[in-house]
Amino acid sequence: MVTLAEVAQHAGVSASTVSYVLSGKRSISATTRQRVEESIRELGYHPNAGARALASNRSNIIALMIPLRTDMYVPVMMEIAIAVATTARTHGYDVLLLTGEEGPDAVRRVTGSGLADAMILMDVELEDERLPLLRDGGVPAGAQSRAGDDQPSVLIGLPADTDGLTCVDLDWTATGALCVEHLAGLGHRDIAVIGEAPAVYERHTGFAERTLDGLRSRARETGVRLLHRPCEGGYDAMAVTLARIFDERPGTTGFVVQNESAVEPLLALLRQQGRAVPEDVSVVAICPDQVAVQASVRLTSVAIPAQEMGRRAVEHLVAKLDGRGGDGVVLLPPELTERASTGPATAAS
Amino acid sequence: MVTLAEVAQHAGVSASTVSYVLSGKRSISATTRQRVEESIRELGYHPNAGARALASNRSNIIALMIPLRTDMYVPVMMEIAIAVATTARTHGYDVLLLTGEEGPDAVRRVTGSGLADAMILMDVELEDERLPLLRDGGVPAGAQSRAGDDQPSVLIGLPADTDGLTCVDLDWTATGALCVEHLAGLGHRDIAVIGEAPAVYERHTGFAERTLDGLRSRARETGVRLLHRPCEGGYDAMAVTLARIFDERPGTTGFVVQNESAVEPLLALLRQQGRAVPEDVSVVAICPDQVAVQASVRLTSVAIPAQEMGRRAVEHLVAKLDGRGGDGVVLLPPELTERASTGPATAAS
DNA sequence: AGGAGATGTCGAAGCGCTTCGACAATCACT
DNA sequence: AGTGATTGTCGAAGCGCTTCGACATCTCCT
Repeated sequence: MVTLAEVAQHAGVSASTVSYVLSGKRSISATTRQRVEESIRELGYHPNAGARALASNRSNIIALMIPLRTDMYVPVMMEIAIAVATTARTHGYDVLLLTGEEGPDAVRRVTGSGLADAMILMDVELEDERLPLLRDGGVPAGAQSRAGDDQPSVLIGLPADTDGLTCVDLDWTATGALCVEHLAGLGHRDIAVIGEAPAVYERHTGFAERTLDGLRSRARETGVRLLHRPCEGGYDAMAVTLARIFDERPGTTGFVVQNESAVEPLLALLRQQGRAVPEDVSVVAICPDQVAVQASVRLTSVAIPAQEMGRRAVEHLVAKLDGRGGDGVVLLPPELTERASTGPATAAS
Repeated sequence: MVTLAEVAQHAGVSASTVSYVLSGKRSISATTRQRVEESIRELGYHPNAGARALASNRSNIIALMIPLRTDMYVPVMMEIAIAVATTARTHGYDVLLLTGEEGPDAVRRVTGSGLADAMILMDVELEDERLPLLRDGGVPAGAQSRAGDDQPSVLIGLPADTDGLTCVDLDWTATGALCVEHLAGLGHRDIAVIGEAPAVYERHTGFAERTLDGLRSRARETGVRLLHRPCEGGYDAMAVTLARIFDERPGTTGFVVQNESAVEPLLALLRQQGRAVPEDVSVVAICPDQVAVQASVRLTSVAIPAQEMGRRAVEHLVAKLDGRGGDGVVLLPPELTERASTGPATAAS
């Protein structure tokens, strides 16, 4: 193990000088800097993370809390996680992976031990039990908040009360509205929504409920009839749901699908029933572009910008850690890409 | 920030006593222990991770290196990652998430800085460039390996040369063999393999090549004809591949699918062509059970035991860190579950 | 030419913890 | 009663780094 002191000796300078070369916090003459850098390279020196964390009170680690459950769409989570990790690295941070399992205790543990400098939470519920620990930088109300002594956090997702929090999320309400708008614009009057699994709604996950709000309010505005049915993923569940939908609203010509694992089953079933997409029935999906493109019909879709969300979350967090920028909510505007699964409502349908 | 010293003062003991209560490395009288524990609770003390790492030369962090690319089946990665994280926690470790992006440098950085005590690598290639840094606990050949001073690692995946390495993987060769065996046993003489995307083979990812080996050698043994075609996921690619297969081998009645994103497209296409599953054509998939169950036909499949792999990897690593157990290769035996997608080959087909 | 201000370097303190050796106090035997 | 082992606690050193104030040098202005 090579230490700072050894580098200093090798370069013929003091330890503090080496430290300043590394951190750049004081000016160092070009010649000295070169000599030190040379020694670092020659000896293969790597600063000890623990010592650094102890002395500087900064670990350069961001904690990322991901949900344990797998009823959410996994590829999106993964994409966010990877975006977080790579973006963090570009800012000199590493990422600690926490699962939701420990719940609020994980927040306390990480905060208390100084293991991480900051936190990103995914899959936030509307009334999340972790939130009280995070508001206003994690400093309990009434405590003196010395600068740099708090634990900034960013949520990916939007709780009911965003006071004192920083959040990044897709604007799900607008997403819902956009889907209805698109179908309504094509003349569809009867739209069915294939929602997430019932468990997702029961948990009061913000995105699911907000999407529904958006769908409904725009449906009201455009005079469209909306039928919302939660649906577990998979073929069998989709078959049951679809049958019910056509029972209740035989005239349904538009579909909005939020549960990605229902997309392909839906298309297969429609085909099987002799309903052509998009001639007889139009389908809009809310899913990553990759899914939309790979499906058996190229899907008109609103993309879930997973990478963007991860990236933005980290950038906000880093800004906070650097003392720039405070709380606030970032809602990414949805974008609808028209592909081959939607078309004008026909009289025949 | 509550420190050890404050706890000691509050409990009326010395700092070292508190430390020993925490670590259990020396015996402490019951009364003292209680008093200390009481103080810890009362003050809400959390040991500082940096200080601990510095003093003990142990960070209690395991680094997990996941691939950046998304051409591998993502849910499997995610499941492994989550299993690693939760298992690690039960052993008192946290998990640091590294992406493949930095490559071998990440290994050096983490090893050199003492950020992590150990490492788990996923998506290992047959001749992975990170391997030289890991052999024999990460200690360069010739160096004196003091106990506890090295960086144990476990690979999830199997490189060509496993000397001085610890590996956990599904036995892909046996998996391939098992698939052919099952189909051959049902009387199928012409089997097509829908492989991973070409890029996966080009990268010399062990699992893809080994599966193929297993498939081929068992095909030879059972006198079955095998046609292997790599396939990007998605509907269009699958359509092209399938057409080619039936062109070249019109008598094909058995399919083995390794690329999960080709499963549903394959089923849809077969249906479309009027080939019934399992009456006309049998399909065996290599995929997580969840996928097999949710598909439009309940698939006979060999499961990918993602959780098991993650768990085993951590357990091996912890054993190494505790000085128990050394290197070695763990190959999990594949298990085939018969569902509704395979049946006897009929004369008609 | 002389002093004010930059500029570059150093020594030392200290971050919060672990761990080693020392030392009382207690206990179990002759 | 005296010895040796055992048990429980403490003080101090030190892990490798950052950072503050001090100091020596150099630069530039009047």
